[in-house]
Amino acid sequence: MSSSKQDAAAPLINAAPQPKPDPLAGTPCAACSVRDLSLCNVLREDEMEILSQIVTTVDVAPREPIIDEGEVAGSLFNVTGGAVKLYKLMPDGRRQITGFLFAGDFLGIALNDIYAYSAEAVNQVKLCRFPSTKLEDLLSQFPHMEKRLLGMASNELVQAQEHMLLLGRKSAKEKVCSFLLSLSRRAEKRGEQPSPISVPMSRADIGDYLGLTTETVSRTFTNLKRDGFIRLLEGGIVDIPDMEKLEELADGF
Amino acid sequence: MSSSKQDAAAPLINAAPQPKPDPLAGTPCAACSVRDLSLCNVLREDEMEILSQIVTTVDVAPREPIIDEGEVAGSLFNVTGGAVKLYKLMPDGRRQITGFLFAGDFLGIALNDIYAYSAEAVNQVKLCRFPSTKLEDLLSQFPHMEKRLLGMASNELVQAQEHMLLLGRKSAKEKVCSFLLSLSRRAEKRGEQPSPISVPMSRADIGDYLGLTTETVSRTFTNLKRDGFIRLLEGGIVDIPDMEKLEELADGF
DNA sequence: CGGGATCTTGAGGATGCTCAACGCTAGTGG
DNA sequence: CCACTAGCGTTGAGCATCCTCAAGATCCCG
Repeated sequence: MSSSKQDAAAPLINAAPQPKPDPLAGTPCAACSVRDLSLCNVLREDEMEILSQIVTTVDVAPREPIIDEGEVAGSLFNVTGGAVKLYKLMPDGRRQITGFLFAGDFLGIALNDIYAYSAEAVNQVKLCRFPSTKLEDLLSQFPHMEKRLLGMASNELVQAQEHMLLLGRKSAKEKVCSFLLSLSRRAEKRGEQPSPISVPMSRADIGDYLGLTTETVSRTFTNLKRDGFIRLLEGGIVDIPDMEKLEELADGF
Repeated sequence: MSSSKQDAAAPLINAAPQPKPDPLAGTPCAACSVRDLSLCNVLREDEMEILSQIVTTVDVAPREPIIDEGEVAGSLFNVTGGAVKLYKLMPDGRRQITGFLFAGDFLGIALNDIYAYSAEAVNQVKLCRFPSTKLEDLLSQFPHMEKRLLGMASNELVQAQEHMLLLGRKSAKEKVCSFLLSLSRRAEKRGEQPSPISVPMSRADIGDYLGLTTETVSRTFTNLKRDGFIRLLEGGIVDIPDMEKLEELADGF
């Protein structure tokens, strides 16, 4: 039997699971699986209701653009599924991927209302989209949401600094190990297992993230596999038998 | 007549430059030269007065530490003079400088109340210091200050991404040219000239910022000088005869 | 089953690093 | 007043890491 509205003659056995009508019913937020990871986790239910009024969900196919550097920043997004890559391009086509986003991550920080980077779907991606003008109104209403946003930005900044250390000072092997570790740790934060992890992005993407070529990434994976530090399974799944060993390799021991 | 309360017998000659007693008098904010660059520029005068109650000024000698990675984050700082370097260390001593700060820049973003990086004075530095607990109280009172902080964090994030592109994808020559350009642009924002710029940091610091060795930095400077793209003057002053040419070099043309 | 994209592997080479020496400047103490 | 030293910058020679170019293997989707 369903929990839908029923006439008074309904058998008592149905009475128990009958809370007040969910104000989020019909909005995408009702079934949101990453609410506790994202911007929204500081909101009370009545605040969620207001937020849910302005949100729309978007599906993006692999390799499709989400935002483009230089574009007017009209939207902010929360990733609710799939993987997104952020990148900057040089005039001659050289590319630096500045980050990968997964479920719960936030997207769309802009400067002077212009996006400072581009974003593209790695695999099938689900986003929830906030029009930036309307979200700003909300931020003024909910100061704790603004604090939350500042916290998320600070977190991104710390990650960025960690990545600069990687780009400027680590060897290819250390870079790849650090990359796998960060994927593992983030998967764990999302409630997944730390060890057989999904690596949905291509070797070329990994290279552009780590400041390496695809060939070097491929060779490094091969070496790590040969030495028993990782196992490459079907479908871009990587198994890490000894996490501590990988941590050592990531720091050059 | 001035708007200040004065008794009628006061000599007229004194009337003109006599505003109401400056509430900031005696506080370091009164003479602050970077107020329009910094966090405070969104505050009204009465709000400044409250802020000035919690601020203290600090002088730091060259090479002295300001904050240490891993330390409990008790303070936030605004740089009002001199240059500061932010850096992260690896266990074996490899260092990545993640940014240089100048007058007007903000320092002290932390994660879970732990500093995620270290900061050290490059030359003689002047800071104004806010105890973080007290500043947080203020942020709750002044939402526009919180917005301003978010804007500054966003700005840092954009700079960080630009630097990742540099570290991951640029050649030594492109890196050094980009570095000089960014110093020039930031000097201009501070109201200084864009061309003969002060470069107060050592070759080693520049190397750790650009992901190069001191030798490579030195060689690259020598080459740029030989080819007439820069001139090295006394006291770490660098002259850029042709800014557009340097911009081209920074992007690899 | 075919064909394009991705991944892997190899050979050779260039960029930037390591190690080393030397010059310059400033601070120190005899 | 000047030798001495420490720190910084510069220059050189040789080398390692990673890149480039190229070809073959594998995968995936139509």
